[in-house]
Parts: sequence; C-alpha cells; structure tokens
Amino acid sequence: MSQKEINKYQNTLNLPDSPFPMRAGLAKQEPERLKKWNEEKLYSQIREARKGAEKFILHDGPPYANGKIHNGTAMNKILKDFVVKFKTMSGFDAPYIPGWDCHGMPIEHAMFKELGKSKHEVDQVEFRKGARKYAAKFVDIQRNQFKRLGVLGEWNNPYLTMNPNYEADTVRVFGELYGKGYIYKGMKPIHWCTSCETALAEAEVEYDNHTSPSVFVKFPVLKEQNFPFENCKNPSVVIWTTTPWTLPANRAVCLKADLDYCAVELDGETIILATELIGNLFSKLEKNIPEITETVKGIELEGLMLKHPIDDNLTVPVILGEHVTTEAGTGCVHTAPGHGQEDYQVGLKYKLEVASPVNEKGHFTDDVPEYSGNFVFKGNKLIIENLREKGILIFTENISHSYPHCWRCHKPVIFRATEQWFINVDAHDMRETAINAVDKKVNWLPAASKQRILSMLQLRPDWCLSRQRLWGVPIPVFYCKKCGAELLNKNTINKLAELVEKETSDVWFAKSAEELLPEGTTCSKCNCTEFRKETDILDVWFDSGVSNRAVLERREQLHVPADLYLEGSDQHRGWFQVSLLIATGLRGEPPYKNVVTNGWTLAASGEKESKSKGNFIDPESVCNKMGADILRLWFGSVNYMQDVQISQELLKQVADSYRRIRNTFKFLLGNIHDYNPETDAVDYDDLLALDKYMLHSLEILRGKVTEAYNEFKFYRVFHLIHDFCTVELSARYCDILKDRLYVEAASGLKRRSAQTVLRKICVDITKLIAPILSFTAEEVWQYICETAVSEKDGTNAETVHLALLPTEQKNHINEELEADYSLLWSVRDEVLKVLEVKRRDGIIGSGLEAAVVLNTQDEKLSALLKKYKDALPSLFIVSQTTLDENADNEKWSQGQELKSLKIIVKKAEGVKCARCWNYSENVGADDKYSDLCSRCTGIIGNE
RNA sequence: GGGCCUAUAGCUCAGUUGGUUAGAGCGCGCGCUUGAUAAGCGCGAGGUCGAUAGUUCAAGUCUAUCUAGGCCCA
Repeated sequence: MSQKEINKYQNTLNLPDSPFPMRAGLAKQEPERLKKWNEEKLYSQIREARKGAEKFILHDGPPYANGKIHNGTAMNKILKDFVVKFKTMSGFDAPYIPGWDCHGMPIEHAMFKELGKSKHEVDQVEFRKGARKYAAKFVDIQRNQFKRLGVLGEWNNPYLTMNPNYEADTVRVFGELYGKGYIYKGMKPIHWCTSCETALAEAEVEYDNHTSPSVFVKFPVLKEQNFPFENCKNPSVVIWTTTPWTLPANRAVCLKADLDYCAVELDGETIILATELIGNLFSKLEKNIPEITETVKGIELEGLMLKHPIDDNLTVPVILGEHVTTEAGTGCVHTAPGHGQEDYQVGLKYKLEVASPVNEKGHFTDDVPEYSGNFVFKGNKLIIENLREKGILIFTENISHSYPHCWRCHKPVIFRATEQWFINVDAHDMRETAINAVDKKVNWLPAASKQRILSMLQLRPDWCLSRQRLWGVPIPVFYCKKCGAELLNKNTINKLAELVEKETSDVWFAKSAEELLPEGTTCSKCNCTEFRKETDILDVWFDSGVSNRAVLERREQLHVPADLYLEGSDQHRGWFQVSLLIATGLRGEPPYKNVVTNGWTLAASGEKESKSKGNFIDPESVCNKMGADILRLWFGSVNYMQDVQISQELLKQVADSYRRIRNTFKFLLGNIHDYNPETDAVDYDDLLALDKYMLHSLEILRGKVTEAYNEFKFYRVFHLIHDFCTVELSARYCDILKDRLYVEAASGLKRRSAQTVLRKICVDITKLIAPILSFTAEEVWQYICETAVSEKDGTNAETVHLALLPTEQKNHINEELEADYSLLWSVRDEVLKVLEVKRRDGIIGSGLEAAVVLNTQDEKLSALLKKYKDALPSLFIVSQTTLDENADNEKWSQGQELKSLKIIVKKAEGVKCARCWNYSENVGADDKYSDLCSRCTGIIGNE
C-alpha cells in the first residue's frame, strides 16, 4: 500500500489542531509579551480590577542600588512575584511596591574609584550629587532586569531610600525616637587612622605585618578579698598584650568561665594564669614549669579586684568573656573598652567605663598626665619602662604579626573610642517588646527563623547609628557653639524635614545651621544663638528600617503591619531586625505578620558562586538564552528555604521539565480547538466515567496546589503540576483519549464529554501555573481564548493574571471512582508489562495489535473488571479484552503486584481497520467500506 | 571560635506519631509508535538514606560526636 492509501481516512478524523508552537522561543517571545503588558498597563489594570478587595501586602525589602542583579536578587524577586501573583489570582488586592537602598559605603567606594579621589579630597555636596546619580543609574539598570524576569509591580513609582520624601521621613523617625528617649550619645571604639585623622570603616582597613612589643604584665590582687587559692605570696594575675599603650585605658581583666586557672610561684611571688598557657610564659622566661598544686575555674575568680598597672588610684575587676582563647597569651585578657571591639562588647555587659585618653592625632590626652602629648606607639616604650620600674613587668619582646593598616596611607591604625549615636534597645522595654512580638505575633517560615532572630535580639548590644561618611541621611542634631548642648526638638525636625522634602537631604550639607534652624532659635542652656551641625550620617540600616513608616504607613494602598516580608536569611540580623526595632520604637508593634526567608544560591558544587571559579550563572544571560520562565521554573522547583544550587546542567534539566508541561498544553489546546464551553459542554451527570474521574483528580490537584501556594511551598506546586501533566495526563488520560477524540464523531457525546474535561483541565492548570510560568501561562491563555471565551471558566479575563484561580468543586469529588481507578491503573500497569514481553518476542508492535485476556479469583477485582468491561480495551489501548474465568489450559502470566491477576496477551483477532487502527473481526462487514470496522462505518456513514 | 541551618538514587523532591522489600518525576539504557512527531507510549537499570557510635524487638525517622557546605557574628 502506498502512503496515500494508508492515510485515506485521515481527513475523516478529528486530529489535534493548534497554532500553539511546540518550541517556545522564550528568549524572543518574552520581551514582546512584556512590551504588550507594558502597553496595556497590566499592573494598573490589576490594581483597578482588585479595588476594594481584601488586601495582601508583601513589603519589598530594598536591594542595594549597586551593580547588576545576581541569582540571589533574582530569586528573591521571583519568589515575591510568585506570592503576589498567587494572592492576586486568589482575589486579593496585592499591590507590590519595589524598593531600593540607595545610600552607603559601596556607592561611596565606587564613586571614589571613579573619581580617583579619597574622602578628604572631595566636596561633600558635589560628591553627594554624583552619588545620587550613580544610585539612580543602578536603580534603572536593576529595574529593567527585574522587569525582564516577569516581575509585576509599581515600577514607575518605586520607593527609594534617597527620595526626598523618604529622607524626610528618615529624619522625622530619628526625631521621634530621640523625643521618646530611645536615642543617646555614647563612646565606642572604631578603627582610627592617626595620620589621616579619620575613622575608618572595616572595608577601609588592610591587614599587613607590623612589629609590636609583646608584654606580660602582673595585675596585683588587692588584699582582703575572698580568694580561692591558699598559700599565696603577693598574688597577681598575669595578662599579655601587644598594645601596651592601651594599658592606661585598662578597666578589667577578662577570663573564661570554664577554663582552668592555677597559681604558681615566680621569683618568690604567686602569679595566676590559665593552666594550659603556663608553658607559653615559662618557656619565654627560660624557666622550668613549676609544680601546680591548685586549680580553679575562671568563674571562681570573677569579681576579684586587681590593682591598675598605671593608675595607682584605680582598681579593676576580673570579669568573664567568651572571646578568651588559649591560642596565645595567658588566658587573662587585658580589657580596655575604649580600644578594642571585644573589650567594648564585654565592657557593655559589665558597665565598664569606655576610657580613651587618646586624641585624633594619636597623642595621649591630659587624662594620663605622665604620657600626655606623646604619640601612642612612642608611648609603648615609656609605658614598658614604667611597668618595669613598678616591678610588674614579667617579660617583653618584639613580635611581628598581622595588624590593621589604613588603606590610604598604609600606616598602622588604632582603635579609638569616639562619640557615637546609639539606639538604646532596652529603653522603654524595646528589647522585651520586640522579643515578645517575635515570639507571639509573627509567623516565621521556616520555623527555625524564630529561634535565630530571638537569640540575636536577646544578645544584641545597643545599635550604633552614626557613621563618619559622606553619602547618607544626616543625623539631624545641632550643637550650641558656646556650651555644646545638643539641640533637637519637634520644631527643628519639622523645619528640616520640610527642607529635605524640597531639596533632598543634601540641604543639610549645603546650608548653614542658621538656615536650617527655625528663626530665632536659641540654646535652652545658655541662650546662645549660634549652632554647629552634627557631621555624622546615619547607618544605612536605619534608612531601610524606616520603610515601615516611609512606605507602609505613607502609601495609601498599603498598611502596617505588612502581611509578609520575604528576604534572604542574612536579613535576620539585617532588615528583619532593624525594621522590628524601629517599628517597636514607633508603634510598639512589629511591622510584619509573616516572615519567610530564602537561602542562598550556590554553584552546583554546593559552594559559593564566583566569577573566578567560572561557576557563576548570570540571570540576565539565562533570560536571553533560555528565557525568564526557565529561571522562574527553576526557582519554583527547588526548596528555597534552604540554600539552592544552580548551574547550566541544572537549568537544562528544568528546561526539559518545561518542555513536558508545554507539550501537554499543546495537546490540550489542539484537542479543544473545535469546542465551545458555552454550547458544547456536557453536563456532569452525562460525562463518561473516566472523564468524571479526571475531574475528581483535577479537584484533588487544585486543593493540593492551593495549599502548597498558601504555605509558600512553590516547589510542591511545581512537582504536583509536573507530575499531573506527566502521569495523569500524558501517560494515561491523553493517551487513552486519543481514540475517542480522533475517531468518534466530532460532536458526539463521547468526544464532547472528553473535551468538556480537557478544556477545564487546560484552563485550570494554566491558571494554577501562571504565578510561576507567567509568560507561558499567558501565551496559553491567549490560545485558549482564541478557541472560545466563556464567562463560565473565567476566560473572559483579558489576561491570565487578571483571572481568578479555580474555586473548590466539592461535587467533583467522587470516592467511588477514586477507588475504582486506583485499582484499574494497577491492572493497567500489569497488562502493560505483559504487552512489553510480547513486544520483545516480536508477537506485537503497537498495542492495538494485541488482545488481552484477564482472569482473577479475587472477588473484588473480578467485580471491578466486569463493571468496566467495555472500557478496558481503551484503558489498555489494545483492540480486544476478554474476561475468562476458566482457561486453565493457557499459559497465564501472573501479576507482579496484583498477585491475584492473571493475564494473557495474544495477537488481536480480525483485521486492522484502516481508519481507527483497531483490529476487528467486523472489518469489511459493510460492502461500501471494505477496509473499515463497523464503528467507523457507522461514524462515517452518518456524516 | 560561637549561634543557626542543610545533607534520601546523576538531578529536583516525597517519606505520617520510629514498624513489611525506601517512593515519584526528570535524566539515563533498551524497545514500540509515526494520527501530540525537534513529539508520544512502554519496560528497565540506578540508593549501606553524609560518616561513626548509641537508644530500641525495630532507626531514613530519636540521641551524641564527627565530616562537608551555607548564613550571621567574633
């Protein structure tokens, strides 16, 4: 037979027909779709359509406006978009206002690099203008990148922390918290370059080798105290330091609670140090290690008072700290809160004085008269001499070690305490209120998040707000030029905030104090009328922490608390916490009801992505090569609450899954092209059993998918829908349905029954996947609407993103069908296995060449097979099925799982029908159609 | 060094209060189909559940330690 003859009945079949392309061409299609959405003002349309509906507010945490987006930022934005789109399609009014963090160091650095200048060589007002432009440029770049990902939001009116209104609110919040007594000025050590006379940020410090004097010093124990060691002679605690110049500022000696300390004899006196480190000291002294008779834990020495090594009028306590190690020294740490980070931290706990008798040039001040005017590194020598004279120096040598240096002048830097602004996290029970809210009023996902932020809140010190930088919101405090009194009140804040709203916070630096202050302002202490401005700016975390005021409270369409914050896990210390503290200070309530965190994107090795290792995936190039939907599907397929891995191979795999979903849509669309739900729908009661079962199955899917979305578990959504497409649809329903769809009369009940269900499946799955595959779902939606639009299934919505998700349909739940088909699928699996055996043996090729004989002694199974007797050939996609109750002489195959089932597969009886390809003994029964079976004759004859 | 998290087939995920031979899909191998065709169907091979020790009649599931990796601190 020629090819033509084989296909001579092809045009009597109802083959699938759809212009929906098999190949997506996403990289090309998506930008066109975006253009259309933009022209149609899709986001505004959604706002309009949901007006008056219940709100769902996801408040965007602002990414930093520097550089292009990476996978972390892309993932976070995409996850937020999943939520917003799901909530929107669930009927909520879910506005999404994206934000950007615009002030701060990284932009300053980039600017200095561009300008080739340093902090002291630029004019601040000019510099800030440049920084503002720089930030705006990257806001633009990132905005376009986010839009390209398919993220919908109010892109033409985002919130920027450098917007004049936002900056004015930042100033106002500072004023409000100051007025409520949360803000104070205190001392804190920071890196300080004595040559440049400036504070240095951590990023401005370089580590290099430096030679320092290493000294072991005795701190004599004061007499008449509870002392755990017996038989001591002039006992003293021994400390080790490489910065003798900080000894004048010593305010304690820090031990570790669970470390062993002992008292040993040295030159007729008793010294106390960590047992583990005795060898360290005695080897330097070139002495034998003495016998140890007594050992106590550090905790037993807590509170012991010691004599100060420099100032004879001072006594200092023994305290306990976790930072004490046995890597070097004596296990007894000289603690000068004004000259070290850890010293400062532990000092806060013990309320130690933050002494820092060193001026900006690094010279001792008059607070230490004996060294006054001397540079600290020169002071080292004088102090060592002094210690020797006092007889408390045990040992000294020079050592070379890694030491911080200024990045600009490359000179060694020091830690120096300076005046800084703080939020007192314990004022008005801020900490307790926040902790209580975290525990009782906020849902955390994953659950461990709660413990993580709680332990941070419990331990965190006061929040240092001030930075000695150029690009940020000024700390809006004035000082009386005469008496130095602070000036900040409602009037000064109001006037300043108004000016900032008009001219941005640059106004602080451009105008004089007199111009910024209300007319006639006088110092309340001394009546002076001249003031100077604070020069420090605010920590950028204060900026973003203010967003619950500057955005949530200010924008009419939003509200506080937000329903959801969704950020990376690093934000426990960052935005989650600063927002909480500020909101607690402002309102006594947390700014969010739910907090979800995402992990980090890593390379496939499980390690960090890095450009140098070449395992870096750029989201932009993924969009350009594979399409944003592939990236979206990837982030929708992994458990983002943990760290996730991304690579080209992994993306390739998700692209395979995408193709399966896409082809399923193509099949569905192709088979409903001639179906109109308004006129062709079959009533539920008249549907075929299999079709009813599929509605049941779809309803189960809908329930699970909705639940997964509500729990923010998008990877479950993906698996549910993908598996439904693969197993329920492609492998079973669609395959089985082909005979009915292609062969049966186009508008007959059997075909319309199938189409009624296929249409619903197509529409519902398109909606369910739309929050994730936003572009593809929209593409499918348009093709659905081309075949038919119906209010009944919501396809009258112009775009899928305006449609509502399918609602619960309890009447589709059918437990009887569920039970029947669950068993029927098992029977089918057994039959397919035997078919495969016959195929290997060359007995059959296509399944339609086979006839299946079934036998079972199991009553339940037997009843089921009889009940579905007529449907069995179509379920197995074979030509004939017979139930044989006593065919003992045949060679039965036993079911592997269904042991009670026996199966025989043999060559089908009769001849292959040229139209439907089923084998039948009645082919040619009608003289008019010698090559057709009676079913096909009947169908063709009626047309 | 500290706080928190993660670890089930090559990959992405399931594995109820500890209870038969650890599941699914993808990918892979082999075959079928050529009326979803740069598609579709079937069968099959893949796992000492990160390691070790323990609790228990019974551990992927509970406990401890370790290893690898991550976030935040120091």
